Amino acid sequence: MAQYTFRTRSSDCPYELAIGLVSGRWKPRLLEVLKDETLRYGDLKERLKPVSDKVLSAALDDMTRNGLISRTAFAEIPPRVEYALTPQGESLLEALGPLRDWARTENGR
Amino acid sequence: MAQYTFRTRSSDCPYELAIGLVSGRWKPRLLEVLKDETLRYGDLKERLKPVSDKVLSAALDDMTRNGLISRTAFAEIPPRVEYALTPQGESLLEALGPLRDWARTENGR
DNA sequence: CGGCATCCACACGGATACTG
DNA sequence: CAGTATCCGTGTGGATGCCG
Repeated sequence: MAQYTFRTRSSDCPYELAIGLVSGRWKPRLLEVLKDETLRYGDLKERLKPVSDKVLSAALDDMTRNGLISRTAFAEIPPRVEYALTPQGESLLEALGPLRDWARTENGR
Repeated sequence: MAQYTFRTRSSDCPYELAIGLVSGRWKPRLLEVLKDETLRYGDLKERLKPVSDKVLSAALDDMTRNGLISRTAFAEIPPRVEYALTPQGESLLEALGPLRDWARTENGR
């Protein structure tokens, strides 16, 4: 567990702190695809393809520990695990909106 | 020059792209301290202390190449170089506002 | 199905020393 | 003053293989 921590010491700078939470190749996308849907591990892997298991599970782990994502495991066979945004994850995604818009207008996409 | 590039491929995801521009130990702070002031290299180093020359100049280099910061060198002795936010840097800082606020309220600082 | 273990490459931050 | 050159430690993404 806890393989990855923040690169930044997420010191006393709020910018750094928030950016640290979504710094990573797949984290912003994870927030996005989970916006309106609860998804299973396999679904996530499918939508973020090509992502490796290690990196995906590490990102999910980080974000779950950081309270952005909820993880629900069902004791069934075959196993089923569902991921969803927490309220904090949702509000973070919203706070990311202006940044996305900035990128779109400034970089023409 | 150009020692560092983005970790992320800043692919086609606007979030990744914008986040990549400010991912780095000192980049958010650089935007912040340059918000209302034009500052010299030594001033920046002083305000971001403790930052090493290599890392600071690399960050300045990145952000200058990315059009967030302007660099003006004066042909004097001793040398003088001034850094300031470009309009794009200013608008990016504004777009970062909600993220900073989110961090403050969610993480209680 | 939903991971974790292992190994690898390299991007990044930092300390120190030096220069135009 | 404003950097560059060098070396180093570690964080992070990725490929592959295995397991409950």
